[in-house]
Amino acid sequence: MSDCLCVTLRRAAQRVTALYDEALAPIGVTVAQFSLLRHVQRMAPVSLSDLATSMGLDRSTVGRNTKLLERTKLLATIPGEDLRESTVVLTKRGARALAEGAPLWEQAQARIGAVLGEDGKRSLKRLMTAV
Amino acid sequence: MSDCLCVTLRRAAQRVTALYDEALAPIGVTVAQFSLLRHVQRMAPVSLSDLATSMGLDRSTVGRNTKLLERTKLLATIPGEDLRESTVVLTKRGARALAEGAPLWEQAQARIGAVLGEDGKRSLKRLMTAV
DNA sequence: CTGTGATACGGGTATATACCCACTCCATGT
DNA sequence: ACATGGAGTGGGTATATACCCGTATCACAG
Repeated sequence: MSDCLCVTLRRAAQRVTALYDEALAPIGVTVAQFSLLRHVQRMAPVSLSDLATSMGLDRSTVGRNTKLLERTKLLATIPGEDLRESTVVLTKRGARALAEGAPLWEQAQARIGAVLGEDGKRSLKRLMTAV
Repeated sequence: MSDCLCVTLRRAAQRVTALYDEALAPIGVTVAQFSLLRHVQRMAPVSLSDLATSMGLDRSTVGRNTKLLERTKLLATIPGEDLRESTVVLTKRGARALAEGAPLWEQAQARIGAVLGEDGKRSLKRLMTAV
C-alpha cells in the first residue's frame, strides 16, 4: 500500500471519478463533462474564458472539453459580438441530458457523501482552502 | 463553488499533486514518477506487470511512465529470462534521485498530513476501502 | 485614424491515466 | 513435437489536464 498521501488522494479521486462516470453512463457523459454542462447551464451564454475561470480549469482544457460536447451535440458555440469570443450555450439535447443525469448524479453524490461523512467533507474543504 | 464531491476531490488531488511536484522539482521528477521510482527500488528487478499490480495502475500506464524515466536515465530495463518480460531496475542516478528526493517528499507529506489531520487521513482511508 | 498593448482563442506538446487489440513468447497436454 | 491457450508487452486511441506560443481582434492613447 502506498503511504504517500498524494498518491492515495490521486487514486481516491480516480476511483470516485470512475464511480460517478459509471452512474452517468446512461446519459453518455463523464463527470467532468457533466460538470461542464452544469456550469454552462448556470452561466449561458458564456465565453470559454469565463467558464474556465469559474471552473478553475485552464482555458484550453475547457475549450477542448467543450469541443467534445459539441461533437455529441450537447453544447453549441456561437460567435459573440466580440469576434474573438466563442459563446457557449446548451442545446436541447444538453438540457435533456442534464435533467436525466441529475438523479444519477444525486445517487453517486449521496453514496460518496455517506462514505465521507461530515468529518470527511470537512477535511476535504479544509484541504481545498489550504492548498 | 462546485458542490460536486467528485469534482472537488479531483481538484484537491490536482492541487496536492502540484504541491508535491513543486517540492520534487529540484530532482526533476513528478510525484507520479517518484512513486514509480520508489516501487522499483522496493521490488527491483521487477516486471512491468508486477509493478502495475503493485501500484494499482494499468500495465500500459506503467510501461509508458517507465519509458519516460528511461529517457532521463533514472531507470533501466533489461530483458528478463522470459523474453516476453522487461525487467526494470534503478540506475545509480535513479537511486541518487530517490535519496535526494526523500527529504523533499517528506516535507510535502508532512504539510499535507498536517492539513488533513488524523480525521482527514481516516476519511481518506475509509474512502479507499469503500470504493 | 493609427499604432500598441491587452484579451480570446486555437493548436502544439507534455504528463497521467484507461481500455483494447495485436504480436510475441512460453508452457503444457496430447 | 506440435498445437493451443495464456501471459507479457507495445501501440493505438481516448479523456483530462497543464503550459506556452501564435494569431486574430479589440480598445484606447495619441
